[in-house]
Amino acid sequence: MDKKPTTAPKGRQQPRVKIEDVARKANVSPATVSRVLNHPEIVRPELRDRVMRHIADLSYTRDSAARALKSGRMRTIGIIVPTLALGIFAEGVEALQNRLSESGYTLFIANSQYDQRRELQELQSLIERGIDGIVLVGGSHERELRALIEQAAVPVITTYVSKAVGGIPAIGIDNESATREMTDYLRRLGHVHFGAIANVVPASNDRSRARLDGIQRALSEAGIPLKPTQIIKADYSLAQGRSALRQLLNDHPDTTAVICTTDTLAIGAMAEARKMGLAVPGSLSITGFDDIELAAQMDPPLTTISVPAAEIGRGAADYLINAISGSPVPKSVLLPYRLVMRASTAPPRPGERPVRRQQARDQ
Amino acid sequence: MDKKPTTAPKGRQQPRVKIEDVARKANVSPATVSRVLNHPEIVRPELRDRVMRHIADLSYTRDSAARALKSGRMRTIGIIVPTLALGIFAEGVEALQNRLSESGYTLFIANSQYDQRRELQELQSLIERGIDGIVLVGGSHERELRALIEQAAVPVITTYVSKAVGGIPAIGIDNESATREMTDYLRRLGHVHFGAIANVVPASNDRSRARLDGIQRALSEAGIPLKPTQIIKADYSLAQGRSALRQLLNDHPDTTAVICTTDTLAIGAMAEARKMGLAVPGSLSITGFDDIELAAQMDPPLTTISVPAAEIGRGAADYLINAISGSPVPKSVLLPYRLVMRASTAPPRPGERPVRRQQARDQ
DNA sequence: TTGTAAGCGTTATCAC
DNA sequence: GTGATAACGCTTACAA
Repeated sequence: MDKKPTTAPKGRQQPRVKIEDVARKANVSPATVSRVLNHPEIVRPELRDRVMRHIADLSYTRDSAARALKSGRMRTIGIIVPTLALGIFAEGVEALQNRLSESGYTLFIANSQYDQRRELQELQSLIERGIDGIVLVGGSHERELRALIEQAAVPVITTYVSKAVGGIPAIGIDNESATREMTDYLRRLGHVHFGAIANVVPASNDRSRARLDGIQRALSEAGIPLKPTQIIKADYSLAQGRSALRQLLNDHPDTTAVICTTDTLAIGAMAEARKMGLAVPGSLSITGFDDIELAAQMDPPLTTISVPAAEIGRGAADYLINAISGSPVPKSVLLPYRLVMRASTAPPRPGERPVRRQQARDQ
Repeated sequence: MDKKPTTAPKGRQQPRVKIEDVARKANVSPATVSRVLNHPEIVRPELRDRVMRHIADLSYTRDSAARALKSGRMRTIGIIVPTLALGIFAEGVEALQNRLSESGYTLFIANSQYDQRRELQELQSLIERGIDGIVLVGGSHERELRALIEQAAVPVITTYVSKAVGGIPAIGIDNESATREMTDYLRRLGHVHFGAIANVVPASNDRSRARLDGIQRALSEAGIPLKPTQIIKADYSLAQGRSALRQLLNDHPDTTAVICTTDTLAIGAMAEARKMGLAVPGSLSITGFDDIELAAQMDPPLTTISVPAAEIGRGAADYLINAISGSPVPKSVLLPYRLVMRASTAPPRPGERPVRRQQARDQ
C-alpha cells in the first residue's frame, strides 16, 4: 500500500472568480452579467456577446450556494432507496438521474438499508440540504415521515408501487395484480399444488408483501388457499432462494409450481432444483419477479414479471419537475408490468412426480 | 393510468423558520443561537439548554445554502460512475454514501454511461454545485477534466484502479496483477491453450484493458502469447459472454481455459458451454473477475477475483474527508484483491476434448 | 436597456 | 459569555 503522505490541497485556495470580476472586465454592472446569464433576451445583443465572452474568458460559473440562498431553490432532488445492490433500484436511480440531469437538476442519493428509522434520518439530512423534491421507495414508512415532508413543503413521490398512501403520490406497478396474473397463468397451465417464496424480510418491504398477497388471494379465490407451510419467507438473497425451495419441497413434495417474489429467489430455487435432480419445468415450474438481465439467460429462461424500472425513474423525475414548477401533476401513475412467459414454466406432468395428479392437460 | 391532475404544492409556502425566529423566542441574539449550534461548549450551559429547547420547539434547521455561502463549504461530495447497472459500482457507491453520511456529508451521484464527454459535463455541473470533493472511476478521462478539477481546486480521487494517473490519486486494486495471477494459476494447473474474453468496449474502460494486459503479459512471458483471435472483445453483457465463447471455440477448438475480465461474461460463457455440451471444468476451465454474488452460486461455482468494492467506497470517502480538512492523505491506496478458487477451474484433460466437442455440435 | 442597492440566512469578528 | 455587525455572491426591484 502506497502510503507516502502528502499534504492535501486545502479547499479553494485561489479565490473563486465572481460576478463582480466579470462585470469589471466587461465594464458593466454585476446586474447586467446576472441578466446575461438568467434572462439573455432582455440584454442588448452586442453587450450580451461582450459579457459572454468575458464569462468564457474567466471561465466564470455562478456560485450555487449564493443562488440558492437568493432564490430559495437548490435545483436538487433527493432519493432514498433501500439498497443499491438490487439492480432494479440501480436502474431506476440511473434513469431518474439521467432525466434530472437533462433538466439541470442534480440528484442526492441516500440509502436506508431497509431500515425505516434510518430512512427518516436520511430524509432529515436531505431536507436540511434544501432539496426541492424527494423520491422514496414503497409506501411503508416511519410515522414522522409525513409530518417532516409536509413541514418542509417539499414535493414527494414514492416509487415501485402504484397506490398513493397517506397523501404521497406513487408511480409504479400494481404488484399484487402482477402476481395474481402470474398465479392465474400457472393455474391455467393446470397447476394445483403451489408454493410461494417471498422476500418479506424485512417487514417494511411492502412491494413484496403485495406480491405475496396477490398469490394468496388468487389461490384463495380459486379454492386452493396456500397453507402457511407453503409460504416460505426469505430475504432477497439467492442463497435463501435455495434453502427455501428445499424446505418447501421437504414439507410439500407434491408441489408443482413455485412462485417467487423476486428473480433472485427464483434463480436460487432453480439452482437448488437442479441440484435435487428436479427438471425445470418438467417436474417443477418456477417463476420470478423483476425480469433482471439474468432471468432471460437462465437455463431454462425464467418466466417472470417485467418491471419498468427505467420508466419509473423517468416518471418520478418528470413528476417532481412539474410539481416544483407548479404544473399540474397526476395523483399517481400506474405503469404496466409485463408477464414474460419463458421456459421455466409448463403444465405439470402427472404421474412423474411422487404424487398423483388428476391433471387433464396433455403434453 | 390514474391521471386526475391536481395542482402541485408550490415550493416553500410557509416561510422557513430562521435563526432570528429562534433568537427572538429565546430572548437571545442570533449570534448566540448560532454558537449553540456550532460551538456549544462556549455557551453558558443554562442558556444553551434554553436555546436548544426553542430550537427543538420550532424544529428549526439551518439553511444549508446560507451556511454554504458563508463558509464556502457545501459538505457535499460528487461521484460519477460509468453506470449503476453493474453491481460492483452500486456496492462501491453505497459504501461511499454510508461513510459520507456518518460524517455529515451528502452524496451527489451522476453517471456517464461510459461516455467521457458526458463525464466531463456531469463534472462541470457538479463543480457548479460547489461540491467539496469528487470521486471518479478509472484513470481514463477527457483531456479537459484535469484542468477543470485543478481550476476548481476540488480534491479528487479515482477508484477501482490503483495507480495515480495525471496527478489524480487512486484507490483500488491492481487489475493487471490480478489477471496475471489468475493466468499463472491456470498455467500451474497445466493449461496451455488459453482464450480471453474481455469487455474492452468501450475503449475508455481502462480497468478491463489492464485486466486484459495482465493476461497477455503473463502468457507472453510464459512463451505462449495469445493470438489476436484468442482474444474476444465484448461489452459487459452476459449475452456477449455467450457469443464470445462460441466464437472463441469455433476458432480455437483446442482451448482448455477461458479467462474473462468480468463475472458476467464468465457466466455467459458458462451458460454457452453448458449448451454446447461442454463440461466445466472437466472440458473447459472458465474464470471471472469481480466476485459478484452470483459467482459463488453458479454450478459449478465460479473461480474469480474478488474486488473489495465496499472498501474502495469507504476508502474514497475517508480520503476526501481528510483531504478537505487538510489532513495528510496518501498518494494512492492499493487494496488487495483475492483470487477465489472455486470449482469452475481444473487441470485440462488432454485427449478428451475433440470428441466431446463433436458430440456437442451434433446435438 | 442598464445601473444601484437591498437583501437572502448564516457565521465570524469584533466590542462590551 | 453575549450581542451587534459585517460580510459571503447573487438576483431583482427600483431608479435612472
